[in-house]
Amino acid sequence: MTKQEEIIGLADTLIRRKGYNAFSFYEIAEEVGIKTASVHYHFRTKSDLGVAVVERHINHFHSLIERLTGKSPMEKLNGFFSIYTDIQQENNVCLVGSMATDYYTLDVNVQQKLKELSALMLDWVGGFLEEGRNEHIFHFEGLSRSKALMIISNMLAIVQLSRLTSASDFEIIKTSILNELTNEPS
Amino acid sequence: MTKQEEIIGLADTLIRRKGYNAFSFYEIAEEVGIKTASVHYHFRTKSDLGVAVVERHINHFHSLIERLTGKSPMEKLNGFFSIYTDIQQENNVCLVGSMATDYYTLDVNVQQKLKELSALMLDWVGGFLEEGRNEHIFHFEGLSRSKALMIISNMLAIVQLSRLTSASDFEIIKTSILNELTNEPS
DNA sequence: GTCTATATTCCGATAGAC
DNA sequence: GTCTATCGGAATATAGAC
Repeated sequence: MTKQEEIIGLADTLIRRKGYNAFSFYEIAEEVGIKTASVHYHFRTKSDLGVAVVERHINHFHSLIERLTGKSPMEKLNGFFSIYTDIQQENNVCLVGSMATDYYTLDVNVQQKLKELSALMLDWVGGFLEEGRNEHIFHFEGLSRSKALMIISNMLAIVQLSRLTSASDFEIIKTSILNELTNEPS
Repeated sequence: MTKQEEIIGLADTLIRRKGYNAFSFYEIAEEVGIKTASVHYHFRTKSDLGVAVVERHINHFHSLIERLTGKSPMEKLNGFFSIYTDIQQENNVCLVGSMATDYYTLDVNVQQKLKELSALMLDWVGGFLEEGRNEHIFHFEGLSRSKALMIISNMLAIVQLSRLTSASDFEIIKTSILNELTNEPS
């Protein structure tokens, strides 16, 4: 792992733990074992680092999509769930949710990348939901994009909300989504 | 309206627009037409102001609950929706969502109040969902608290997510929730 | 690539006069 | 209640030596 990648990874975690405006170059520098000026060598501005963090998520998402291509809709759903299970176990929140909250304080380049990421998520989730419905594995009414919005919203929010209620609420949401999606209309 | 209330209202809007760590006493002072030192007279610390903002939401919520006591579950649901419709029209996010993101940077007093607010919301929404199910107006499986978690999650997240996608996605979510809740299992 | 040193700006907070 | 003045600290960012 290059030092650039290490910095991006640390920034990513900090943004999802404390929020974009609460993390500093100093925290990253300490963890990496260099000085803040050296962090600026790798990323000239905080916005540049922010863009890199979002791009990292876009790349990871593309990898996940590729890895699950050809798999069943249920496997894709579980792959999607696993993203948020990891987040929840660290008691962090989702990057999109964290940055959406700080949206109007972000540089336009970061805003743009963030829109790319959310569109990518929505397309992929909507896609495998539609697949699943065609194969009679999933059952839901309306547009697959609308159902994707519902499920993504549930995941995005529960990692935030469960900080205030209970970690176990995450499992409750996951199970509810799965039940509603797979229960045949009797 | 007292000056205290004005300051609380401005802080509230700023937290939901830019996030807790991105708003400053200076912005509030400018808007009120006083100096930052004077803001500190009304609220000794930023945490004190944060607590007051959350308490304001708790009070508003109690008012809403009281105003809708005795009304139908559908009217209560619409009352709940109206909170988020107002938020969405300002392109802001929900206080709980905003502060949950910044949770680990908050003073413990703010954290505590925030937990109160989320518990209050969950209890009330779960309550009228259960009412509606008993009256055969709403249809859903499982615990009413779980369904409340689902619906609150949808609302909390869509005001964040729609900043990145489209404002119209808010209506899509609202309609989807209503359809799922009122459609009889055929 | 990393360092020291520094420039700038901003923020929360307090003291004390009015 | 509000002001001026100020403290102390933290943050982003840059210049220039090594």
